[in-house]
This record gives sequence, structure tokens and C-alpha cells, in this order.
Amino acid sequence: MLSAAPTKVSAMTTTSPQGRTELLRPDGSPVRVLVVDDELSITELLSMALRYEGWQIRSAGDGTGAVQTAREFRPDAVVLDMMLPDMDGLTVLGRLRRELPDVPVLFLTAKDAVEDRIAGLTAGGDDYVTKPFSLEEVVARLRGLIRRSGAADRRSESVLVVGDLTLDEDSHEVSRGGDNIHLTATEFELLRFLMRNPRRVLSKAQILDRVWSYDFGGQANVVELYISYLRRKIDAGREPMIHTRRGAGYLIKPAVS
Amino acid sequence: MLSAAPTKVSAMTTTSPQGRTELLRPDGSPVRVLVVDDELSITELLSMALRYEGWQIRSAGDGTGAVQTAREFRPDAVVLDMMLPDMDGLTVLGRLRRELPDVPVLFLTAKDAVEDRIAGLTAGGDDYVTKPFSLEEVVARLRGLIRRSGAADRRSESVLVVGDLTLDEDSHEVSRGGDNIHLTATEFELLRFLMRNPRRVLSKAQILDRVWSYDFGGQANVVELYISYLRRKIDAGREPMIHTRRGAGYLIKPAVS
DNA sequence: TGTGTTTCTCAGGGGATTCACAGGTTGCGG
DNA sequence: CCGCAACCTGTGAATCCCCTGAGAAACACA
Repeated sequence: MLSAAPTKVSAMTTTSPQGRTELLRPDGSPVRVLVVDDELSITELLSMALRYEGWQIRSAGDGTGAVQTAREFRPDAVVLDMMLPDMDGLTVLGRLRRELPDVPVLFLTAKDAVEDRIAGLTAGGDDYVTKPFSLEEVVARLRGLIRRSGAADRRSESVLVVGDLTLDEDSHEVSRGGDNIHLTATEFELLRFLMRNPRRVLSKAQILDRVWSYDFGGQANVVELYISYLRRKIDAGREPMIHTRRGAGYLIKPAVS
Repeated sequence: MLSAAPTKVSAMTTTSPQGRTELLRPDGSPVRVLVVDDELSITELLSMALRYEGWQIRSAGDGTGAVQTAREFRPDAVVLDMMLPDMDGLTVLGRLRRELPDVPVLFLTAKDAVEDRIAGLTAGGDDYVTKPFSLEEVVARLRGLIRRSGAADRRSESVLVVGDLTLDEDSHEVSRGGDNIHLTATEFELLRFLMRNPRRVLSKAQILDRVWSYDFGGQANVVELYISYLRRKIDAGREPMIHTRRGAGYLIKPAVS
């Protein structure tokens, strides 16, 4: 697979001091992501979240800016809103592809602009999420795209492990100590977020911002509720892995410790 | 038979970490495919999908471009629209053959095209699909052509196996636990797509983009419908292999687990 | 043209999921 | 030991997602 990008992204992973695993390029430099959306609030939100992943971010507000930035920034992945002021999403895509033939693209589409020709978008291994999205979802899909685009020598796993608890991001399977556990979509996302930050306290606000869509306007205690659901399913009768830090938040860690 | 192609493609396969098998040339370099069509949207779509297969793609928009590109790119296979602006499909074919005597060609034809002409052409081991096509179909045929052109020593399998379920891409035969199962064309394509991505959740959008023709504009719930048909045929009264991940998509996996 | 097959739309039903609400429980400072 | 704040969780309603039967339309083949 040919890449015009300066360096190939392979699915190397490294574990940071905090215990978070991050994607890196083969030369150890951070992954580069280009974010394209005309709403400033969205690009800001995404930039912040993706930078938190340890990635290097650039953003553009329209199609021409996107193509220009892509040319010199040479990102390893692109987040592209399909609704841009200056040109059609597909046109932007075409021009981007001319610059970077193999770069994976994560499309942002409006939910209510139902099926407005989303056809073929996922065909090339690309992916999309609908607005309003949750950051956890965007990050997860982006990681998937980058991991897969790493081609031949990728051997990076799609499985998160904390103690005897495992979560497979490809098959969406979760098990503890060999027992399969069925989780709903939201439970899955929450657990993924916890497991990607083991032994670290996550506040309810953080969780809400990350796992729920950015336009969620409900009660903050959904987090408590879903933590309760998760405990029932993964800590049921076992040594608990999910812990409450009163006044601070929640954390997950191996049961043994 | 002598070949002008730089390297002969043999039916070597390798299995990626995700479990997808990919075709490679004997020297380990990626397979090269030339795509010729005058509609940009088609070449883009095909390039996207074929690149995702791990192949190296070039495209051309007319006959002269095709011959030129073929001369220097030396593809292992060609996808050729029979309806080009500058010259007749047969002429293009002739010139291509002069450059690359043994390269297999996949023809794209309009539905109502004269079948007999094509039939004559495919006698030589080439193949064709009619527009509008599904990507699964194009990829499958192309894989077949490339595999077969690898001549004598191909021992690569055209049979997908997941648990006790087998699907033969050449004979289109499907069986589970020894029992033969009759599938319609669409059911077959869907099952093939699932089986080529075992243990991985595939969204309805992904399935639609891949299994249905690019111009399909219908209801997204055809996917649900066909999943339902497949279950009736392959999971009937047995341990189910097709699973729903509510809110995410579907996946297939061996029944045992 | 006629017949059987296949594809697809439509709509009803049902179960799963999400979430608000409210009352109960726990931990902690005084 | 009290009282408050933080947290937990049962209940139930609204919604969403998925499944599937019925039948119309398109197609294949003789």
C-alpha cells in the first residue's frame, strides 16, 4: 500500500506513565489528525479531545482550507464534516484523496439529514458518525481507522484488558474471568472509557462530556445510574473493580491489588 | 506462455491480524490494479474499495490514458468500462493486450449490453460485472481473476470457513455442518461479506455500502430483512452464528464460543 | 407471455434501552 | 451521634431499534 504521507502510521502502541495506551507512528512521533468543520465550537471540542489522546491536531473551517492544510500537514487521518460552506463533501473528499491517497477519513453527518447520500462512504474502510456525537465514539472510530490503515505489519490489538476483565472493540465483546457479559451500547462506551484510563479517577463531568453526546441536556446522575448498571454486570458477586472516590469520581482497576 | 508483466502474481495469501486474508505477489509486494472508467465517481469508489483490499491502484478516464498507464504501471489486473469516450471497448482491450498479454480483465458493462460479445470475451478467463454493481461483487471477481491468473501453483483457497459454516466463492456453494444451503444472490453476497470479517461488528451502513449496488436508494432495513433471511437458512434450529449488536451492527462467529 | 423466484417496501409488534424521578443508603464533618 | 451532601438503585414511562409477515414489483427463464 502506497502512502504519500511522510511516515507510515503503524499500529505501534506505547503505554504512558498514567497507564493510557496511545497510538504512535513508527518513528515515535505523534499521530497527526486534521479536523474539518465550519462550526468553531465543534472543531474546538474535537481538537481538545483529540489532543488529549496525545495526537497532533490541525483544523480547517472549509474545503479549500482543508485541502491546503492537508497538503502541508500530511495528516494520518481526517475528520471531515460533510456539510461545508464552500464545497460539497464529496468534492472535498476527492481533492483530499488526490493529496493523500490512503488517508482514512471519518465523516461527520447530520442525523436528520437522513441518508443524504451517505452511500459509499464506508466502502473504502472509512467510517462516519452522526451529529450529535459523543467524543468517546469519535476517538474510538478514529483509533480504529488509524490502526487499520497501518497496513501489513499492524499487530496492534483491539482488546482492552484490565485485570481479568477484557473488552474487544472489534467484536464488542466483554468478559470477566472467562464469563461473557452482555452490555448495552451506553454501558459499553462507559466501560471502554474507564478501561482506557485504568487506575485513574474520572469525574462525573468528564464522563458525561466524554461518553454522552455533546448536546445531552439531562440529569447528571445518569452517570451514577450507568455505573450502577455496570457494577451489577461486571462486579456482581466478585471482587469489585469499579470504585467510587467520593467527591471526585470513579475509577477502575484490577481486583487483586 | 510468456508474460510481459514485471512479476507474476501467484496466489499467495497472508492473513492479517484482523483475520482478513489478502492477496500478495510472490515477492510480497502488493497486487496492482488499473481501473478504467470515464465517470470520476466510479473510479473514486472503486479505487477506495480496492485500495482497502491492500492493492495498489491507478486509474484512467479514457482508452488512451488506460494504455499509457498500463505501459508504465504494469498492473496485475484491469477493471475496464466497456463504454469509454474516446474509443471502443474492444479497441482498448486489444491495445491493452499488446502491452500486457496475460493480464486478466474485469469488464464493466451496462445492464442491457449485448451479452454475446461479452460472453466471447470472457471465454479467455476474463470476467465481467454489470453496472450498477456492488463492491463485494467487484472485489470478489477481481480476487478470483488474480488468483487464477497466478497459474499453476495456486493452491490458495476460494473457500471461506467460519466454524462449521463454509462458503465456496468459486462454486457459490454454502453448507453448514455438511448440509447444503441454497442462498439467493443477495443472501450469498451478504454472507460472504460477513464471513470475510468474522468476529467483527459490521454496521448496517457498512453492509449497505458493500453488498448493495452503489445506486441503491432504498430503505436501510433491507439489511435487517436479509439478515433475517440468512438466519432462517443458516441458523435455523442450530446454535446461532449471526449475532446482533444492538445499536452497532451485526457479526458472525463460530457457534461454539 | 406465463410462471416461479427474488428483491424490496411497508407496517405492526415486541423487546431492549435510555432516562427521569424519588426514596433509601452511606460517608463525613462537626 | 446528628445532619447534610453525595451516592445508589428500584420503578416505570417513553422511545428506539430490530424482527418479521404480507404483498407488490422486478426479474429470470422457458
